[in-house]
Amino acid sequence: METNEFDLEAFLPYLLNQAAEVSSLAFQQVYKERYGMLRTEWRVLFHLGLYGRLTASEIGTRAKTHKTKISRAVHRLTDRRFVTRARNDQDRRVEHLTLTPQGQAAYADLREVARRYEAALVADLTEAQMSALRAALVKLAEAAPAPFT
Amino acid sequence: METNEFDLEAFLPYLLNQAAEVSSLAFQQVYKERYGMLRTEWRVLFHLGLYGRLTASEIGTRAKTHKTKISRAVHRLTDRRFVTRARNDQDRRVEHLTLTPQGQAAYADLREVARRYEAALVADLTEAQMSALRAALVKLAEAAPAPFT
DNA sequence: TTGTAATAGTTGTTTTTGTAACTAACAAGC
DNA sequence: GCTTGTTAGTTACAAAAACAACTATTACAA
Repeated sequence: METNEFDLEAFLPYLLNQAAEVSSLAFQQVYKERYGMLRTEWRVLFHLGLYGRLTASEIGTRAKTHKTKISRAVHRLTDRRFVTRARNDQDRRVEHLTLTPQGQAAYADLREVARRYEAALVADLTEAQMSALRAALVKLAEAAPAPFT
Repeated sequence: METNEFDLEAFLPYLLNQAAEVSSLAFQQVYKERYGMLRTEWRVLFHLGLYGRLTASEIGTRAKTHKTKISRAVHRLTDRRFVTRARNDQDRRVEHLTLTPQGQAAYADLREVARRYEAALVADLTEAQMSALRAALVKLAEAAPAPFT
């Protein structure tokens, strides 16, 4: 069956998805079990932890995530007192989001877990492989998806 | 806010997910619009195209996909006459799946699209970067997720 | 000032997924 | 033979995601 066909098992989007799924799994379990968070909630949390104060749409832009996903994540995070919202008086459409002390604590905790997790993940990659990998991923993530026919 | 904290924007699972999503998008559109397929259906199709005849669980193992997802994808593919099922007489629990001529045609078409798509995707990566990337992804995808505390 | 468009965010509905429980067929030990 | 366990695959129900339509507010131009 396999002549010298194009090798779909090495197809980049496929490999990327596999690697992404496998390498997210164990960490996902941590924020799920420890704080009952979903992926988007963790992303909102870490963006707020990193940047301090953002609006929902700023997070959406940075994390390339749709606004409805962000909206619902923020809802759950405020319900659980990880995040507080504050209306902007200059522009009352806008809400500024910040972490509560509890949110800060969760962020600090998960950041450390992430640090250790990543170290374990890349344990059998060389330094050179790692930096090549990162560079390539950044490039791929930023490239506008090629138009097609 | 950012001292010399661990940089979560460069967190490997995050980068992998972003790269995977962005780099799947345009191709996804092709199999969706052209054949009404979802991602798992496309994966089943390409595994059958590549290996000729497989059972649902063989595909599940190779593609690291849960059997319910495979089951539903196979259903839709048979409904649309891309795939046929045949019971194994030695073990009647098992069903062998193969592509219909229509499935073969879709496979051949999409494989060519994939080939060109990937070429466009990696256009600004060097050969060395590409092979390093592939190697790293394979390693990550195969590594059992590290246990955690 | 008022009408049109744009932006921030939410809500409702439909698809898809995840999880668990299920049926059917086989295997192996007693 | 029968019980117990395992494997292949399906189905049912709950959780999450995608998509579209919506409110509220602001911008801006006729």
